Amino acid sequence: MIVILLYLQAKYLVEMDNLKIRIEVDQELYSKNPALSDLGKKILSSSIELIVELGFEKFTFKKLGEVINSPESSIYRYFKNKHILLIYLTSWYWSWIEYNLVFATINIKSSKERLLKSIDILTKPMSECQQISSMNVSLLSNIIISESLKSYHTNKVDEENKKGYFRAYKLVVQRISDIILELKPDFQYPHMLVSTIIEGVHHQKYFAEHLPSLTDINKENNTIENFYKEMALNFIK
Amino acid sequence: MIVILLYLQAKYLVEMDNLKIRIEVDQELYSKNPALSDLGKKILSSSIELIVELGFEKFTFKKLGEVINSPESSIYRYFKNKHILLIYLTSWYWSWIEYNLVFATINIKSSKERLLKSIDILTKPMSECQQISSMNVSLLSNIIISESLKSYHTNKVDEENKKGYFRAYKLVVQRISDIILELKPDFQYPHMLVSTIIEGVHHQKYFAEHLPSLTDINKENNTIENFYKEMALNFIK
DNA sequence: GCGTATATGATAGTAATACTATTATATTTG
DNA sequence: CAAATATAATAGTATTACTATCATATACGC
Repeated sequence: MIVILLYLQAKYLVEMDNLKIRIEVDQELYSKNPALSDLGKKILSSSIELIVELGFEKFTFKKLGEVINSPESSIYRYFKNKHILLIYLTSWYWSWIEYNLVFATINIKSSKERLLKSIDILTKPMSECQQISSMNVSLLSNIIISESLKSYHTNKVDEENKKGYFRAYKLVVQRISDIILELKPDFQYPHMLVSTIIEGVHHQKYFAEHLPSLTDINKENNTIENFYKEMALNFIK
Repeated sequence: MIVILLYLQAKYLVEMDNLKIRIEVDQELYSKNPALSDLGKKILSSSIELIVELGFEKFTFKKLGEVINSPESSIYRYFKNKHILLIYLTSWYWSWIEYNLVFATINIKSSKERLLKSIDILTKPMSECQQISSMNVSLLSNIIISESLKSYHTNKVDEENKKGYFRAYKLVVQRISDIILELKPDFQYPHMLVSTIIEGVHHQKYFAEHLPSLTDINKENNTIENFYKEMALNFIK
């Protein structure tokens, strides 16, 4: 969900292109809103760093507590467990992407151009220095690439899906699907194409770094953007 | 790796279309070859069932031991830990798929037809009753869809990749990439296209069952096969 | 048939994980 | 200034992911 708050209490807001915005995450995803306290923000920013450093399996609330100098019990007051924290982080990320999609495409008339712009946003690396309310977006995007699959590949998917935990991701897929349908109203597979592209982008980035024989980027002038742009346009055409 | 053993000791072999075959898994992936003992086979078949039932996170060697009435220490003699067991299972699966690819395409002259046949094999569900040397292939394919990502999304990927743990998967990707290159020798992204299709197939099957708003199958006459066949042909053409 | 190797069973133990609970102290707010 | 709230400090529990040891059963070579 994207919430644009104008002239609200300054401390909860972020200056960005002169627009004051806050990314709001579904209440179900925290026991206590981490965006509203210093400790909460420290939990968010340090958990991102620590998950990147250790990988999600080796990451624990105990270790996080040591990093931020707080007992693990304090972290449990914000998040029921590390799995919910991961869903919180991915949810935040997808809302952030949705915000970027909306603002990057708002003045583009051609739906083809809007689709291409959307693929840009899905593929382009986040700038290193983007830090939106205690979230290091560049590091967070590494987590999305390496770990976000684990947020919904569990035996609780169905239950958690009912509670709306994956809404932010779905909204992004829906938004881009709508652009595709504008471009070609009788296209049969808009959601499949979009989710194939999104997951594909993550896989290809991961493969490029860890299993290069499964991809072709790094060869010649191949890029992930071009691959998925060509793929989408050839398919829809 | 596909090893075809003719007239070898009958107990290690499987009758299939009058061909005696055994799927061989890389030695690095077990401490003791589970294909060569009753206990080993029981470990394999019951672990498949238990992982499907519990999900990989909740699956433990202790629980498996209770199911097969053996102490966990006996299971540890075959597999260093459950993560290695998962890699063993996925490796076995990909070698099995490679075998199917080879035999299904061997007499097809047209490379386009061979590509389509390959996509068939990647997308078609395994028949319920296929049981190759203690492996229930249909159940195993559920594990591939839901859990196989976890075999290489860990902080040990690079190390394990060096040891060749993911070779079976890479061979499948390579084999289909070669077909694509026959079809269009200057195609820039054969590996990317194949790995996008393979991972995409798994995601779409998973979404269809758990997160249907991310896909379009179940609507009209949409099928995963047709989606990826159209996608591939439109892209390559 | 006998001794030896090998496979499995039975049992115990350990450090880490994923929590839950309780009490104390500091800070904010009304 | 009192009351509510947030955090710290500490302890405790069941489960997990192993490792180790010793006993027993079976198979195999001579």
